[in-house]
Amino acid sequence: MAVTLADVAARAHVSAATVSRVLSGNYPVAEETRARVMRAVDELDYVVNGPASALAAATSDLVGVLVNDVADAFFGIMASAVQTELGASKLAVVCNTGGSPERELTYLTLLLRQRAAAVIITGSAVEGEEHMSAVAARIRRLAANGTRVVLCGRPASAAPEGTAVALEFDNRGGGQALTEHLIALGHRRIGYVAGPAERTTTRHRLDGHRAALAAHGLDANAERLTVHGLYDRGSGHAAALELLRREPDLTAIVASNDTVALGVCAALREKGLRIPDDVSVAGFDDLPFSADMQPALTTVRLPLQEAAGRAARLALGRERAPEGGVDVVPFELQVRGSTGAPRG
Amino acid sequence: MAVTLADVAARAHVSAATVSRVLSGNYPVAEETRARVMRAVDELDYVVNGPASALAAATSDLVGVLVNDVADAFFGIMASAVQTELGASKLAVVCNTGGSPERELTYLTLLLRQRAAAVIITGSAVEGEEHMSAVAARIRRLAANGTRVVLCGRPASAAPEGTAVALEFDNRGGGQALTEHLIALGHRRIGYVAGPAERTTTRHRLDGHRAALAAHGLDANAERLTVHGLYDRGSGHAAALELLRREPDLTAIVASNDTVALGVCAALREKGLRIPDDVSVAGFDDLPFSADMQPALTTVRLPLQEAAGRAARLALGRERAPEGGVDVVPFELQVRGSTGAPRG
DNA sequence: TTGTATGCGTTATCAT
DNA sequence: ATGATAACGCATACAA
Repeated sequence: MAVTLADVAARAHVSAATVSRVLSGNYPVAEETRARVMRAVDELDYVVNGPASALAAATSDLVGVLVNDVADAFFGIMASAVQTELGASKLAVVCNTGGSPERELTYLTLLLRQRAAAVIITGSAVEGEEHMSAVAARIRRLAANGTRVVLCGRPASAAPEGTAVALEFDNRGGGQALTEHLIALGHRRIGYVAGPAERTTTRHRLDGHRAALAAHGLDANAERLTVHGLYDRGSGHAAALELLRREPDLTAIVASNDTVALGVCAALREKGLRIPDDVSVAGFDDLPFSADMQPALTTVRLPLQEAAGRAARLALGRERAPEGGVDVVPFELQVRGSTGAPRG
Repeated sequence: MAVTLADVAARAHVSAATVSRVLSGNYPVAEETRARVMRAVDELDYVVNGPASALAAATSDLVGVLVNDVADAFFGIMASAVQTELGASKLAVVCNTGGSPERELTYLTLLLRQRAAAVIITGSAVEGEEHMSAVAARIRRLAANGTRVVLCGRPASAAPEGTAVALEFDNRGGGQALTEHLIALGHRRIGYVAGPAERTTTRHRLDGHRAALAAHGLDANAERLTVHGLYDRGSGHAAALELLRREPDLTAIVASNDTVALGVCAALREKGLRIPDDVSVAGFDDLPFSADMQPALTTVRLPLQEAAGRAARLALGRERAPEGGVDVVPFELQVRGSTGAPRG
């Protein structure tokens, strides 16, 4: 990498400062001069030195995006939306944390080191005093450093007051609506496949489920009819079998998300049970594949793409933050073929 | 961002150079001194300035990953594998190109500007003289700059000789094996839903299909039984309808990838056709959802995760490049329920 | 509108 | 083993 600002300046017979001004475009430069500079840039095929520029300006054009795993559609869709919104002005640094607070800290530090322009943290938080405060401390540090921090799908409480903007998902509301739907269909023995115990998303969705049950006096067996597992297909499969063991007369199973529901459906089919004739199944998120399942999956739609796109705009400062720095993204119940009235 | 190397140095009563040596760890430092420095680093909660470091050392710890779209499982899986392999030593900059050469160029330039340590380009290339040479030129520039370039799923011919390492997918072989499988089952009227016409992946898969047909003297109607479209569900849906219109007696449809196959299946079901009783369907890639389809999809498995992981290791220089800089990743035919003997 | 000069925080070279 | 000190390439305050 040889050609620098100085080379371009020499070729255009101007000072390096002028070239810098032309390229950043945020300073008046005579049209004729600008043209000469641009020509020199073209002729030399000059490309700015990002690190040097970042050092001098004390800001970079990197935006960190923390996700559990980009290969998971839930996060992949958000990462994609962020990337699209950033366009060619900023680069998205995608970090797979696997949901681990330690790795979140590691990446947050790495992004701090890069002087990232912004950081978007997606997905639920792990509920643990030490973890939460450690992550909060890093967020405070980032914010103090001028890095915009946006939470997408994580409670605002995960960041110190005033250090971040949060777009929360209404997991509780969605969970409640879903179970209300099943109860309205006539279901009374409803199994629940929850996610990992210590995560906010898990708790909120479960809370909503329980609230619906309680509202109809159906919460007596709630504990027994709840099985925890990971947010993946395998866990859904195993949990469904466990639920059927505990309660063979189950008429419905609510999964903590669509991927888990996929495993639940597979397990039911293996057991020779028909959906929804024998057992109704519901998921959460409304990922693309859910509508293509046979039968199509009843679920709670979260506008992941829209929310992430907005998170990106907030991160870029292109959109004003909501009142109080928090906004709740609405959900939408998607009733499809996987749920129906219980047999009998 | 206040605390710098100098601050740490002052606190540890050493020079900045020593602190730098301790932190990079690639230079002998007295144990006692190292301890003192580390303590100062801890006490001040010092974090290196990435841009400054990159400027001075002329290298960054950024690795660019070009994908069509991270939200697409095919690419999401690869991006995830790369990210995982990079660990905490490097950051993955994920760029959605949408398959557009222009955007590839844009991102390549951005990565050049960042002095990225490496760039991994995934997915097929657009076959067009201007585009190809423009991208090749950027790759040459990156390579000349010390950036390692690795192609994953793109022909080695997309980069100038010696500038990149390539892990190619055996799209032709896979396509051929798939159609051979259908022919062996007894199918004679096989429709093909191809991807966008000008892409290498599209052409290679189609070539394989045609080769199998030709080997059995079935290529007379090949042209008429081929419909091109995008690599998405909607295109598969539309293409299936079009194929049925052209040839109502079709007994099998091969889709250019699993996502397209999903659309094909949906269209067939809407037409009241059973899979595989009335029409067999096959896909390509073996994405996670394929095994969960009803019936499960016969497809060609590509080891996306493994290939991408290896691409990352090559990008980091942790693995030796294959002979000639090119290696072909093997495929594996996955025969499942969506294909069977034709009716009658 | 343009040029000059200085600083940004590290790394690496050269002494010691 | 450690310390000065000169790059690294750009941005910006200040001058002109």
